Amino acid sequence: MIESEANSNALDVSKALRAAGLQVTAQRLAVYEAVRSMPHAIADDICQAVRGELGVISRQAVYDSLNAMSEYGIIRRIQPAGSAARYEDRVDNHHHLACRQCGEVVDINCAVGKAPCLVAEHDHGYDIDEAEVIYWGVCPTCQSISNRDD
Amino acid sequence: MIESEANSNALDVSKALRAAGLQVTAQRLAVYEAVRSMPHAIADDICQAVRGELGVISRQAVYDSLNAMSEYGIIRRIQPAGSAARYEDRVDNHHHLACRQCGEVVDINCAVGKAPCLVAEHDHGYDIDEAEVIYWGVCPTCQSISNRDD
DNA sequence: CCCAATTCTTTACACTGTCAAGAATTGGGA
DNA sequence: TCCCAATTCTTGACAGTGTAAAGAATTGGG
Repeated sequence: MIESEANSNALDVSKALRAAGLQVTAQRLAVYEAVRSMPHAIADDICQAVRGELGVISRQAVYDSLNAMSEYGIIRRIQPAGSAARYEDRVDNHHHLACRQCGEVVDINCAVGKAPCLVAEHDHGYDIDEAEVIYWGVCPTCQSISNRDD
Repeated sequence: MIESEANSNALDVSKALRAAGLQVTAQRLAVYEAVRSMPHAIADDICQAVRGELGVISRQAVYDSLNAMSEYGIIRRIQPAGSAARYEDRVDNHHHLACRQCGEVVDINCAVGKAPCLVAEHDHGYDIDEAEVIYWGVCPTCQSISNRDD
């Protein structure tokens, strides 16, 4: 890992945390680093990764960090059906493509331009703030495995 | 409840079950009826409702029924972030609108016509078969509660 | 450097859902 | 109608994900 890169990133996160009124802790920085290095990972994977980095961290601290940072938009939580919550450092407007077979998730830009799906046909009086879109399909790898089985 | 209506519906479900190669059981019919009468309910609610109807049913039978019927498109499962799976009898193409505060889910038609969101900008080699869209916001009831708190 | 507020650790627990084994039911065929 | 194999249901155990609560440790402003 390039030391300066990790540092500069850690600096940004520190700022973001402070801006959100959150304290800067080694646990939170490490959790953020883990999310950044393995986007779409689930909490358990992140816990493992952080333990490799810090030695020890409680499961609860990982959840607290993920929740706090999600709440303030420092990271983003996505929750595909049939999977535990996944986390990513990319917080701009984009959607996801999930494999029905292996569960892999990749980022995908919005289908029809900037944010068209935010305009629902009929809002039922709701105050809508987000359109979450998940495309479901089969990834190339799983396709080739299926073909091999034929 | 209008007896004939329930019967005719039960008949349809029986046909659908048989067409799917599934056996027709009192449990499955009751589970379907529960889903039909309370769309977007979670498994536990359905379990309660069916117990009110049949007297007893195991939790496992409810899950088996829901899974089997979902798999064959007799009902549809949706899984909003932060909630257990929800089930509905409406199986045509439509999306959902969920309240961030109370979790209520309502049906909503696709924003831009027939099924535009199915066309992802870049498919990453995936074989895409569905675009799942969930709009997130605050329902009218929760809006008024928030206003009352001010 | 100190202290209050926040965060982390530890432990317990709730909820959602699945697995496995044996009992009961369904439904096609004699 | 009865029988039997396949399917489904019941029961009990269990795994994974996430939260609650209480006390210890850390953070950061004064």
